[in-house]
Amino acid sequence: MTRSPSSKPPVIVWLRQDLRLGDQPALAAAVETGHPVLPVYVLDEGDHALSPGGASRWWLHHSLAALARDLERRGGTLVLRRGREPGRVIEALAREIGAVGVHWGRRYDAGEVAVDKAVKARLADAGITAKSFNTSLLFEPWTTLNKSGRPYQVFTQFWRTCRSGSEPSAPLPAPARVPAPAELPASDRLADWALLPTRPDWAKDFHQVWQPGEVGAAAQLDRFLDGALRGYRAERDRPDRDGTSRLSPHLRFGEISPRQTWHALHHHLATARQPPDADAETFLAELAWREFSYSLLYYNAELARAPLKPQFAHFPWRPDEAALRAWQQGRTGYPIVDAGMRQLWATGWMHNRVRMITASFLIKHLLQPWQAGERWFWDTLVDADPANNAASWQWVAGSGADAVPYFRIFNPVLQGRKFDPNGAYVRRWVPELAALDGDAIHEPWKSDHFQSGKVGAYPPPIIELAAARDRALAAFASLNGREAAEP
DNA sequence: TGAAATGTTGGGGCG
DNA sequence: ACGCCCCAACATTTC
Repeated sequence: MTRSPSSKPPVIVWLRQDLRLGDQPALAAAVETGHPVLPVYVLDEGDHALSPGGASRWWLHHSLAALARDLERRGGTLVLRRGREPGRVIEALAREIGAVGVHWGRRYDAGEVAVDKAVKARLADAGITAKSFNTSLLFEPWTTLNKSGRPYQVFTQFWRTCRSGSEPSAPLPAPARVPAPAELPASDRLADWALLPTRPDWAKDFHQVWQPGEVGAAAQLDRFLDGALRGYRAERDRPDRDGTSRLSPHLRFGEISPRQTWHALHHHLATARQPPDADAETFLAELAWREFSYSLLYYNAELARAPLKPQFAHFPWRPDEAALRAWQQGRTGYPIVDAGMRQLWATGWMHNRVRMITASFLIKHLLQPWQAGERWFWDTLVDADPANNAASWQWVAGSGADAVPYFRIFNPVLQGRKFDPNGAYVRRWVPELAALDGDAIHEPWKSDHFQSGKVGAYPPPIIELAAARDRALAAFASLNGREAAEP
């Protein structure tokens, strides 16, 4: 085996949302060619809706740092470039180094699909072969259509069809070596991208919770399979416990593939001589919701902006900057809501049950447009995903596919009692209320401590629940009949 | 992957 | 002993 740098022209692997070496078809195919391989990440400096939010930029920094280290161990080098049009940057780089080909993992937002298509065409004109791969999904959107050839609007039907097809193929191993070209092109320094917050450093505690990168992702998957998987179906709804997989940011950045996750789960069950049970099925369904969201994104270019149900264009929202800010800052006076919003700010993540409660509260009790919540989550979640985030907000609003019925309004007091029965979750994130116990913690305004000011500066409820519920029902009822009336 | 309003039932207190 | 009423507890309907 020769280890001397090859003088053959290189293949560029353009990494975007698949920052890993294992089960990376674009990379594996590049190594397979026998040419040197140049992995490249291009920071998108364009000003558009999919620019990563603050929390995602924190994650991206550490994920890229980890990827660069992992590549170096295999003889490879990650090249960093930036520009307002990443596709153009790749084209220029390909010409600069005389690349024979460019590989990338496919994306599914309509704008991104168009960009990739144009890049492929221009590269072809320049005599460079561009190849795209599925690096992110179990089932690509065009493979799961109903009998009339249209995308599913109902999750259970979508999922049934996915499962009736062939199983996802086995994940690819990481290449033992990623042979670098003899001459490396110039690269930006990651630190110069200023992806990390400085003043104030709101991400200072993120490292206590997260280990971005492929190694951290694999470790988290193992921890989940050995731990929270058992009992997942019930425990995943308990924000006071560690009952979820916490894989979402790793999947978001492609540090682990859904295919690796799928197969690791089945391998785990087989090793334990255990048939897939309700816990495993529930977890697989969560992976499937991600697939469903990507299908919705692919077929609905405006998923993050416009309601899928057109009558929602007439919804009587009551935009209110003060209400939105109180929600963002975790100062609504409803403990489970405020705990969630503060967990989000402190860790870049929020428990899924609490995401539903906080989103329902913003949309239904405060009548703020769901897009405002979508944007806040986009900026603050380390797992902010173009498909999941948009689809989930529309799901809660009732304007999306397979959405909740308009009358399903979470009562934050009852949800708190049911899913945080001892108040441990609230106590952790809303320390002002730590002195209150059990049931009282979810209705602090009724407590003597509250009346006497012992709970510090915790605010009174921003809105009265019963009145807000009636107002929401009236607002949603005003849409009835709209659909038929649409031209 | 709701909650509230309304309806039904049955045990027990009490005259 | 009997019927009336109250009201949990549970079920059903409605939003």
